[in-house]
Amino acid sequence: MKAKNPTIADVAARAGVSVPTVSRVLTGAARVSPAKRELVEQAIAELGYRPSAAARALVSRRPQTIAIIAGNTSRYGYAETIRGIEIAARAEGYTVMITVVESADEDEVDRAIEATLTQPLAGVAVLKFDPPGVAALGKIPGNLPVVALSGVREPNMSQAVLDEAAAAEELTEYLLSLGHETVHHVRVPPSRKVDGRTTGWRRALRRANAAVPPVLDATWEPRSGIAVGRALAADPGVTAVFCGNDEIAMGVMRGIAEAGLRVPGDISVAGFDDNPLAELWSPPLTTVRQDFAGLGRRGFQLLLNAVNGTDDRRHSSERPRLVIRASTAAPGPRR
Amino acid sequence: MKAKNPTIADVAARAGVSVPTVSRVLTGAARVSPAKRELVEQAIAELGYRPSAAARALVSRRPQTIAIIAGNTSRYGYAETIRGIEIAARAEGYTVMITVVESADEDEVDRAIEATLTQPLAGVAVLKFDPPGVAALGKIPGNLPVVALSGVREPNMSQAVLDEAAAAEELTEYLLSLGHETVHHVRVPPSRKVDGRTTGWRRALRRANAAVPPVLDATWEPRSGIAVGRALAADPGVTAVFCGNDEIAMGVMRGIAEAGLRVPGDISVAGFDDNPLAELWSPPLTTVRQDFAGLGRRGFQLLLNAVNGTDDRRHSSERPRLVIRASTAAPGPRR
DNA sequence: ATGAAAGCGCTAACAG
DNA sequence: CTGTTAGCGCTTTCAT
Repeated sequence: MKAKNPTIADVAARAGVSVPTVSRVLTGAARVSPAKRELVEQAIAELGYRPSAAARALVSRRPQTIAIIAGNTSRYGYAETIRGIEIAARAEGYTVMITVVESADEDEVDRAIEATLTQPLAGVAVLKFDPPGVAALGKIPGNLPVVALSGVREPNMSQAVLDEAAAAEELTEYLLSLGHETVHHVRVPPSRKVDGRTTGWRRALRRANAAVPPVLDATWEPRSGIAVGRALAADPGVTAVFCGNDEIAMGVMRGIAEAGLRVPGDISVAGFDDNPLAELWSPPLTTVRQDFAGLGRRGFQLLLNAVNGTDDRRHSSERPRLVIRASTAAPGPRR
Repeated sequence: MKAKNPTIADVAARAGVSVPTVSRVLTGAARVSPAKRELVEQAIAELGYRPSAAARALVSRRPQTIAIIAGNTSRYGYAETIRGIEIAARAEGYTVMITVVESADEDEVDRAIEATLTQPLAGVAVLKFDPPGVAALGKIPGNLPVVALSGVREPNMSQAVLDEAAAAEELTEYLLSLGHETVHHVRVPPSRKVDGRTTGWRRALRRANAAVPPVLDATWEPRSGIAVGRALAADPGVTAVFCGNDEIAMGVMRGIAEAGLRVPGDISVAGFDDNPLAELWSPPLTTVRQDFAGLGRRGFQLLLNAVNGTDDRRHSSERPRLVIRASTAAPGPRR
């Protein structure tokens, strides 16, 4: 029943060689005569032997596992980023471990980090998209390679970035160029005080000498946008809205529709991320395409650099791209 | 620079006790006098000591890590299921490792499984939603606890199920009860020959003596539904469409709209899953709510049972719930 | 090129 | 209750 896994000693016995010899053919660390190598490989195949990563990590101190710490695993941007990291890691022979930290509550963060760091890890990638991510980042000991992935650059750390501020600025400028006097902004829960999307929006308004309306807040729940959309529709000064992500934009559009107004006829709405459903929405959503999977890949590369010490590039930034569709237009006469 | 992590020996030395005593306070396996316990805890805190999971797993043979094997990590159902497993696992003190197997290609599956099984694992959860999942499941050695999570029940294995066939049947019956003569079906890539959603749909049609139209296929890409929607719109015999998931339903609706027809006026469309955006769509989408996170939780529980041998329930099935919204209605005169 | 010996950090078994 | 003694499965000296 218990069919114990064969060990390296079993392989050595079967092949009639010593344990270190088996280890040598396994790791390729030293040369082994073709004859013995052949014997060993055959024994491995016959036994279905598989080396124990635990024992390896214990002695060699070069673990082949990285951990991803994230506040969420299922929302679009998070899931895609994780996918990007995983693919890049797998290509390099690394295994990926995931730890979710749902709140920034100190106890929870500590518990999660503890459980994770207990593993033999080559490095850690932190999705710094939200407060839990920021909190987790602060708890990681300095002797472990770390990379942060996020929308806002911060110093003192390896970091892969999607320059959200620049993209938000471009989007806001585009809206202004359509003839809107100002642009309202609905924010998703920010990772901390500064939020790239909000920063870029404000920067564009300031530069254009447009009024800066108060920021509206939504949760991560798409439906939280509905009430916001209704409120916006009730304000005749609102002709263009920039939402923190596409899901919220969809909620806002529904709220606007429920209030009897039309998009983009009465109000233009733009999102952020380019969720795969954005192009299917009616009207198709103007948004900013974020290459989250690419962010993940770049992040892993940076982490690998830190792990190997091969390359000391510590930053990788990319600018998301504006995607203009039909949910935005020149302002019409409201109502 | 290298600030080596403290070991249990460092703690023992600092606390002035033996190594096993430290181990005892760590694991709680045996009683330790309050005085020594106190000393040990203090030493642990001062040193910032953290036990090595690798060493633990090596000797205790009770690993605290489970692996999830999945064909994808970012699509809605997958991501939510993974989230459910992760949350349940974390609550029980388990760490989660993720391996993605993108194709059912034998080499790729083997490589992925090898890399995963190399780790000290308490058990494995396989998302059997697609061919890679099915292939991976077949490769896992019999001595490791395994649970499969999926939409179709299969014997000989611990399994958590969402009874998609029953739900699809109910949905199809509902559509028929509205007065549609038959219901067309757009399938997402099936995990193998039998697909619960398709099975349930066919069952309902047969039972009602309705014609069973040929199945249409879409990919996982939401936009692949557009062409299908157009084709459907071109066929005057089509008055109701059941899509394999909500994203495809959204694509199909767009195709129908592009063809100049209306939903549900000309054609009723229903989805599957209850993606958070389904209720925001216009018109809001009739669908079936799948509790993927719950599936993940139940799956983990089953896995835990297998690992501990505490309980030998090996199956857990739940029936998804029909959610009626505005995208379905009685058939009108087409055109 | 290969084997013997040592030891990674930890827990289990056994004395006391 | 607590310390001593043995390994877990592997890689790394160090001889030969």
